[in-house]
Amino acid sequence: MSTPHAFKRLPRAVREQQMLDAAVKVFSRRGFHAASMDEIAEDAGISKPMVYAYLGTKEELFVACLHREGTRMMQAIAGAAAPDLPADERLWRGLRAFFGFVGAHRDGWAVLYRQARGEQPFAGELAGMRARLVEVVAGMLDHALRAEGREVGESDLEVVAYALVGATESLADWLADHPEADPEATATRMMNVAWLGAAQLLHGDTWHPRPTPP
Amino acid sequence: MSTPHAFKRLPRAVREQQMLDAAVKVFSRRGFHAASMDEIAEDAGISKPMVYAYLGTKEELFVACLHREGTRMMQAIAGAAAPDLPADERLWRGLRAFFGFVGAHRDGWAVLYRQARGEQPFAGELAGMRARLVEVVAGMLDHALRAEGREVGESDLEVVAYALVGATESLADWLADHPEADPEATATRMMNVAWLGAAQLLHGDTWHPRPTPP
DNA sequence: GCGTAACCTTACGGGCGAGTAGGTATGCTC
DNA sequence: GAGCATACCTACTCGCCCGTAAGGTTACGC
Repeated sequence: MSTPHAFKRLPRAVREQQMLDAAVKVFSRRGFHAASMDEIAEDAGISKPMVYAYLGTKEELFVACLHREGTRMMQAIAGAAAPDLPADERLWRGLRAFFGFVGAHRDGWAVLYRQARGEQPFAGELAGMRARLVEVVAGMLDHALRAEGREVGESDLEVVAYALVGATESLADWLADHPEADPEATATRMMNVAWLGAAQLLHGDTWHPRPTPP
Repeated sequence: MSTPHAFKRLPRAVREQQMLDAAVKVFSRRGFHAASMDEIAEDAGISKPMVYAYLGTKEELFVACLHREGTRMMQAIAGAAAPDLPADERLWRGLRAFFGFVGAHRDGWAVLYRQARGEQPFAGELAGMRARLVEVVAGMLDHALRAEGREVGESDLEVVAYALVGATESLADWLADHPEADPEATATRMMNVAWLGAAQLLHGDTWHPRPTPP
């Protein structure tokens, strides 16, 4: 025959990464259910049974994607925001790393943020990662607060941290859909909103509703 | 026969609402693909062909859910935030209405926010609603800015508005998972973050990164 | 050179669920 | 109380796609 197989044989570790790359790409575009294992295999340049042999069922494959992308993201953030820096600097570096990651791994982000959300088995997995992130942010706020001699209820802190994380994720999502946008600039904007808002809170300023007649 | 049919015959308009109720409930728990038309029909106390007769295919049914819940939400917000109020009061009433809606329609919110996000045909639909909301918030910010004699680039404004909407949605999502939480209190917290942060921005304060050696 | 193990394929089973065909009951109108 | 439209059902078809069985091919040790 002329061309028995144009494809080279590759070691397992390499193939696995190729498969995960393809899976992330397809899952991000189609979502978990609409994605077909055939399409993922084809996109990886391999046939379907190999995917099952290496990464297991569709669900396990999705979880593997979730883990890889989640770990990458967490490491990018943790590596940038050293714990011994002042609070604003720490926040800033964390944000920059985060937006940098999203800008560079747009479909990885889409899998994490858009696809894993609604589907029952994965939502919990994701919520865990999210919770760790919120915890870290809340810890930063708490640290800054104590340094100023103030103290805030734990649940209050958590909710504010939640809002900040949500705002950040939302901007990240916007970034993922706007390839022309600059991650660095987006991070700066987020930092403005977050830090100025937080600074006010740190000083004890509070907005409260004026009583209105129904 | 003893009990030929325990179910009453009902006019179309009523059944349609029951079906939509059931659909929202099932879609919110399972997601679009994992939800089965049989389950929706059963939950609505009706048989499958009726759903097809009244609301069309699965996709059309989902869009109908999206429209009903989206319209309800938008109306709740628009009805509360009259345009002739001062900016902070307007924002406050809008937020209160929004969190009230989410608290009262938790699974409607889940369909909008968690399920419609990733699936290709619906993401656009949702993005439109979102964009309208961002537009309104950006308009409010702009209005307040001009009143203080300041002016900000349109894209800057939009991004800040995006962050605020994202933070709000994120807190709403938190609320949807915490039945014990109080919508009103959550709205107040969000208002604190948003308004204090915004007030700083209005006064022209800006955070900017200090140059750091790599 | 020859076995063995890892890599890789084509080709199929089987289930689940979207959508439909065709028929039955109920109420409303005159 | 006949006619007709609308509400409603049981029971099916059919395609898609997950997951696998069984076999072919390349590298590598000895």
